[in-house]
Amino acid sequence: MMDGDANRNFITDIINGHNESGRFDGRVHTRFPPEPNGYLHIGHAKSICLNFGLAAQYGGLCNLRFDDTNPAKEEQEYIDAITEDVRWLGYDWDDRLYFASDYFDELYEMALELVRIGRAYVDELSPEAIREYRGTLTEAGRESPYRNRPIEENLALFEKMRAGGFKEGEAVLRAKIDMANGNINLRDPVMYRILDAAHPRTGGKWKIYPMYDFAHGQSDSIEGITHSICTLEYEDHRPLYDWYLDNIEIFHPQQIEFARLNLSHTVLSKRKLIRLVQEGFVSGWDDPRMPTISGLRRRGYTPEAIREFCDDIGVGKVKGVVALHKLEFHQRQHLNKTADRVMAVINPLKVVIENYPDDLVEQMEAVNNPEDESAGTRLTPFSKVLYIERDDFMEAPPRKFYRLAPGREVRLRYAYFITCREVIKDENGEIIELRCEYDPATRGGSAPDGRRVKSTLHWVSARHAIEAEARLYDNLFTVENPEGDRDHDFTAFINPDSLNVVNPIYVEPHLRGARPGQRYQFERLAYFVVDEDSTADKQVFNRTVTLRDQWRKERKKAGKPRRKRRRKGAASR
RNA sequence: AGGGAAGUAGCUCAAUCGGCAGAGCAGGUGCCUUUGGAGCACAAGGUUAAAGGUUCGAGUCCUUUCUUCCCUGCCA
Repeated sequence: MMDGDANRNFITDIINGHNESGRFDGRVHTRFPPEPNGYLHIGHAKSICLNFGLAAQYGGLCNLRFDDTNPAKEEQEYIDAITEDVRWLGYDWDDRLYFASDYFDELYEMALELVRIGRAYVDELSPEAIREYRGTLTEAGRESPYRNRPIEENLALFEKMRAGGFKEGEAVLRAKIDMANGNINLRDPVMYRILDAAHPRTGGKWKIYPMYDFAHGQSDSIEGITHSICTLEYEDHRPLYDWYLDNIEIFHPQQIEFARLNLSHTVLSKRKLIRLVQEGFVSGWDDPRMPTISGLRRRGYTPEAIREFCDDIGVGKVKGVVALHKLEFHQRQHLNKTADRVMAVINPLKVVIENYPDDLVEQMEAVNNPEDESAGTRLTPFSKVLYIERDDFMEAPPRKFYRLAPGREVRLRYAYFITCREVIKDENGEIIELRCEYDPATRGGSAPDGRRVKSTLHWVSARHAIEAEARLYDNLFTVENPEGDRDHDFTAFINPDSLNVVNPIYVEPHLRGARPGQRYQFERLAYFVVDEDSTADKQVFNRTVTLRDQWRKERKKAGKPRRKRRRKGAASR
């Protein structure tokens, strides 16, 4: 992953160019600049990995800076959550935690300087009038009648703004650039506006607050940022970013724009995520179905997998949609190497081993993680009455169904070969129990005579199993692009089966005492994480991601989709 | 009187100075297996948005066209 060319992209090309020309003396210093007005999501992870990754790649630094210039929207709660999320993703900013609000004094001085040199003025046009004067995409704007007042008057008025002499909306400070410019950001952009709101950090000290454009570049400059990486929608802002820095005459970082992440089967805009929470489609920002960092964390996703994903999707200027499959792929890849295996039955079918002694209990040795020898082994109890997965038995098996069927022999993992002798049904014809026969010579799972079986089933001992709750999560949306339909709101595509609670499921006793956050593979089913809702009496397991399921594909190919009835509460998918 | 940007395999990205268009994922086929997982092998997938030009040679340079996206907050 770290070998030379792997991390090459258009941004490293730019950085390499700077290093050759000596523009930043070989320095690389980036920053991740969230606004504390919401929770971080997987799209932010891309930016975090990019900024911190680039710094690491070049032996540079990356700051965490909160862009807190709009107290009307920002809260301490978000600052805390964002800080936690970035740290959880595995990144460290040492002592370089900054806030744009740290620079309010300096920013004010810079604004004053622009007023003094005649490049900024106080405008008393109403917000509506300013909009009207700005012109349109195809027509030039007109100059404000206040545009050419004397410098001394602007100085006095700006002071009056600072001192609270104006109400919200009565006056703004504007840069004097070009009302006819094709780039609307250059038509005398607002630098400062009056906001009557308490700031989480500066309290009531300020009545005026800098706009993003006036704060961001200068904050970058103050921190010595060399490469200010942002998303594509800021391309039109770069000329303004440059204008402020050039006219204030301070250190000039390079703004670089990349395409933000779009993920299939989900939404990533803050506005839409808020609606999912507020309208009750999910339980909160950390609902395991949410694409937020906190949601992914609770779902069982690992920082390593998210970082690998970000590394894999790369960075460019082309807007595209990344398949959710890709995130899942990386998650399986990481959990496959690290998660302990355990046996759990989600949709139980009772199996009685007729020729097994009634009271005998044998402890079977099971491998915790075949990918990691150091994970060791455990003992798991075997007895006469077991549960297997209902899906692992078919009375009339189709071709390529290798699992248990009448008269067929299969292996119970780490235990014995068993053969199904009898199928017991209730009055409705529903299968309620299987009577089987085991071969004592096959203890541990292999036959001395060398005979083989085509499949291996997971199981739990009915007497010893712990009852737990499973929350089976699936995509929140049923379509790739929930926002792509003109006639329907994105909420119309919410997957009604995105959460399927199964209670109880049966897990092997080894799981007793597993703590929230611990991850396991339920063999042949999926990866699960212990949820924070777990109690001493009942553990809750969130399904992170299923295992790939070849049999499901076979079924699909055979054109025999499973019936709705059987799906309910079923283990697969 | 509009400005800015992007088009390479289904998806995400490569392709050095202009020199045989590649990889990962997905999908396909097969092998193997005490997870039908993991793993392995193989095949397939392309008029590089289009047209024209320069050149021995163009994804790359030039011209034109087409398509898509962003921009008219006192949000970021």
